[in-house]
Amino acid sequence: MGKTIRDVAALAGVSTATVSRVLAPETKGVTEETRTKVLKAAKSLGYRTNFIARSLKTRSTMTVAFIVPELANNFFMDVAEEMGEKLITYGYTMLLVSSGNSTEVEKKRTAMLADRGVDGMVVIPASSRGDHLQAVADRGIPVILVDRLAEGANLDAIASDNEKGAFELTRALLGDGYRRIAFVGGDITVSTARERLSGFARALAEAGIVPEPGLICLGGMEVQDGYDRMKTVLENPNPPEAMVAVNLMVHLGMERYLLGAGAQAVIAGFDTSEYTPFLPGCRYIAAQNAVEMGRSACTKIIDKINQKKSGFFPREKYGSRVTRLPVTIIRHEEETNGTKPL
Amino acid sequence: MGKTIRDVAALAGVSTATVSRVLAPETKGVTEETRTKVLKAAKSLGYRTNFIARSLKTRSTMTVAFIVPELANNFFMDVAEEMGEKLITYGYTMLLVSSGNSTEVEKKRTAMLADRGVDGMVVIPASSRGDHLQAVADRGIPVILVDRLAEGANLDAIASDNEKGAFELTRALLGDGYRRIAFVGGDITVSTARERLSGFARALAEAGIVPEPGLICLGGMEVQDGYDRMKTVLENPNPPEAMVAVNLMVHLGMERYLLGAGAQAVIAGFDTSEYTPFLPGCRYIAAQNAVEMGRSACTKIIDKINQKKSGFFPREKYGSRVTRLPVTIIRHEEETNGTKPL
DNA sequence: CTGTTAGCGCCTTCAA
DNA sequence: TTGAAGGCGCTAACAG
Repeated sequence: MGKTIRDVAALAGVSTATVSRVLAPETKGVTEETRTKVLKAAKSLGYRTNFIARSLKTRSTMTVAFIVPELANNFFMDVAEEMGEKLITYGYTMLLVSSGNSTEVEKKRTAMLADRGVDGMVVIPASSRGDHLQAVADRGIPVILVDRLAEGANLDAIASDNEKGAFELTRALLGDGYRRIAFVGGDITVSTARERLSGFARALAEAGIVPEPGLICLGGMEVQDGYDRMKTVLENPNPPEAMVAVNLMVHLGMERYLLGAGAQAVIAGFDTSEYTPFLPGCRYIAAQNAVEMGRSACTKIIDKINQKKSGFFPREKYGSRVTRLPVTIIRHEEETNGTKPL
Repeated sequence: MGKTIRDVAALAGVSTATVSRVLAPETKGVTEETRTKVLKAAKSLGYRTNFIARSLKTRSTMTVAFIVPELANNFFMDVAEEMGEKLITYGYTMLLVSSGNSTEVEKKRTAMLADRGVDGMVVIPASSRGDHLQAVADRGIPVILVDRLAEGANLDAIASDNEKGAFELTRALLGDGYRRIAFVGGDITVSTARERLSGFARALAEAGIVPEPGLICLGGMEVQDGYDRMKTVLENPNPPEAMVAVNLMVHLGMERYLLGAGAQAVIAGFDTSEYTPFLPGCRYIAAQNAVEMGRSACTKIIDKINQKKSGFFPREKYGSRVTRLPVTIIRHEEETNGTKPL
């Protein structure tokens, strides 16, 4: 079937070792003459190096897996696109895998990815449960968390400053004169939801406002959840003047409900996208920096992989470091007033 | 480091061959007794089979690559999510890779994926150029096209009935009384763009309308392109009464421009998403069936892989078959009138 | 600088 | 049913 290194060696009149040296990622210790000779032979045969065989020997597949809760999520995909691009520059290929928002699935996929020999894993956990991720790390595979944190795992992480984002969002609404503000959506098993709720509460506290229990409408992170929560909120005999949505999906669901009900609301939410300008209720957005997140996830995992390959093992026990990325608060009008066309 | 089959064999007191038999995807020719003995030994050692080694021997990695033009595209990701899910049920893992809308990148990535030994490839081509895909197929790797077709490649494909979709969309607008209809956006090197333009033209012709050259505003498939085209269209001294957008990205860009300009328009476009209900100009949508596309892409590539593995080679020369999936025309109101909440 | 020689971990005839 | 033995294609000492 495919040509092997032996075929090339035979044609070039050298040993397989020499061919291997020439074809290695960094050629060295080979005469320019034999180098070109080998290269010519390889080309004329249409030789392609077999990465499976190489991996078996080198114990490195030059791949990094990125596990996300779902694919149809613009924020995650923006992170992925950037990370994949950057990984390539290091010679790595990114494997993008979905956990379908299930920790069980996540456990299976990560284990299988480990079996397949990925050099490292970057994961956005489906929930805060992270023992299975620690298990992967215990197999000697570098793992880092992105966007969300997880418990039971002593892993480095990169996440937005969610607490501050929600705090600023809420403060902005307070600044506009709204006092009765609701917090809508949020799966309490997901760290971002907890952090955002916490920032929300802090802003209210700072303003001397005691949050009404009826205005904390937790539950879910998906479009359907936002839709359902919104319904509940509006059925409240004394509805809020404004609300903070836990994330873009919930925000979308809320707006969908409002659209169908012909109602209006003032909403502050997370994440921009091409279509947030069209959301009628959207007043403020806390924009996360997906590109920066992808970028730093890449460098961090590459670092870990390199230090593992070079046999350097820091005493893993002094805790995990989480890097916080700043978020930017945007007024909705700024997105659409023509001063910022696209 | 990791335990090997030898460790298990030693502990279980059998040969490596026996262990291999037990651990193979389908165990057979092994006593139930030795089977459990081996399994117990494997478990107690925390043995994990090394897929790299297995692949080198079996010449199968049990992976299928899915190459898409971009990740941040809901339609593509919906297809991906379904396909990935279904592939798992066959024991395959999907590798999702972006070509960044570049045929050059696509060429590199597909070649590299082939080197990495994927068992098959499903690709949404970045453009109509497909020789590099044929090259991959010529290496003996099953390749199929999805959503878009490509030239220079004799590959099976699965795509929506774009011509008919655009035809119906245009007819719907005509039915509403609009006569001067524009076609906006469309990279002519992309098959879907050509097919949709063709359906558009057919509908006009059938209505006895000669399309004005100024109303065919081709160019690009991205948000920015839609934005720019819309600007051009509105600067026309005699602007159209309605328009057909080549795809959702362009549609979005058009609406963004309208929003900034404070203008209105009647638009028919492709693809639904959670946010199409919020697009003010949106009148009709031709909805593609992403789930069905992912599903059939999966079965088709699995078929090809299986027939390759079983050594069955049909005379590849009798052309490629393209399967057309029907699209559904939806009136915008139906999405938001409350009868169809979510 | 180049060649020889062992495997990496697993599968798979071929015998027993 | 089980074991022995020989690779899959490549890399990495170790010699020369």
